[in-house]
Amino acid sequence: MAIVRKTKSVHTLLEVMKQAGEALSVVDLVNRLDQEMNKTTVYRILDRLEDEGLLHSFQGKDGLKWYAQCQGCSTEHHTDMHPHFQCVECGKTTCLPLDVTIPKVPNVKIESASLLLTGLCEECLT
Amino acid sequence: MAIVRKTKSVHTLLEVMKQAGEALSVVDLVNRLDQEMNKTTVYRILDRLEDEGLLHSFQGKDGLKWYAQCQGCSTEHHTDMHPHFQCVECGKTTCLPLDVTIPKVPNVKIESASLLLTGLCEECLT
DNA sequence: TTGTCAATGCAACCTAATTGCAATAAATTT
DNA sequence: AAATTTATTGCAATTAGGTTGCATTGACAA
Repeated sequence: MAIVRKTKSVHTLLEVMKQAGEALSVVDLVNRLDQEMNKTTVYRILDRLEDEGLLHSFQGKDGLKWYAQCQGCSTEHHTDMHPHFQCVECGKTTCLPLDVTIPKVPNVKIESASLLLTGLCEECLT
Repeated sequence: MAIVRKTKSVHTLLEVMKQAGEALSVVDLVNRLDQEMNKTTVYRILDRLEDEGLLHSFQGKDGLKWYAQCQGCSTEHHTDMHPHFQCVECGKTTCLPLDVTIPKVPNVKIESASLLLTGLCEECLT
């Protein structure tokens, strides 16, 4: 595998993810990092960090790609089996610290599962 | 609600879905129907048929929007709570006739859930 | 068969994402 | 420390999925 350098850009991007504390869409990230780096760079760093196992991605209901920081992921094993929740009102998207029960499907080999829950978050509910 | 006419185009599109017997991406549908109708029409008919409850849609792992025919759906209630399976090798995508256990999440109101399983289908496994 | 309104085609547009290539910066070697 | 290698970045251009405005067509009802 190619070497992945911890460049200044990588550090900046990870810092933004950490500050956010929740999942961010690529579009959001590109906007937030507009002053710091090119949009192409954002896409490429996200790719690399996912390969490395520092981030995981999933498709939002909006069709955008979302990224969140991994807890127990590695290059070999992505624990992206936890569900994500996306608020239809404010767009807030978070990882849910729950285990997904993957249904048994005959004759196929399941490699990954992604469960996206959508609805109203705590703030938008009131 | 607006009247939805069962036009020739609608009939053609539904026929293609039926022939396929599995989920189709919008891109695939647009290609298959290239001779019969405009791509805008495909998008609009899919929208309407989903409103009507004849089709349901979900996001593929590839970021594309996929459609499949509904079994027990209606305008009010979409039983899109069943999982979908997408083969990473050949792209074949199907509805799985299983119930998804939606995890309980405190303080939020879940409105929908989509579970996408990816892996190798029966043909690609061998 | 005529009038109304939904449905369609088409071109233009919007936006997410990717690519090619030159320039830069980080790591390695000498 | 200078030179060399190679990953990384910026930028412009491009691809691709999806949408919109508007004129035209087609389905249906009076």
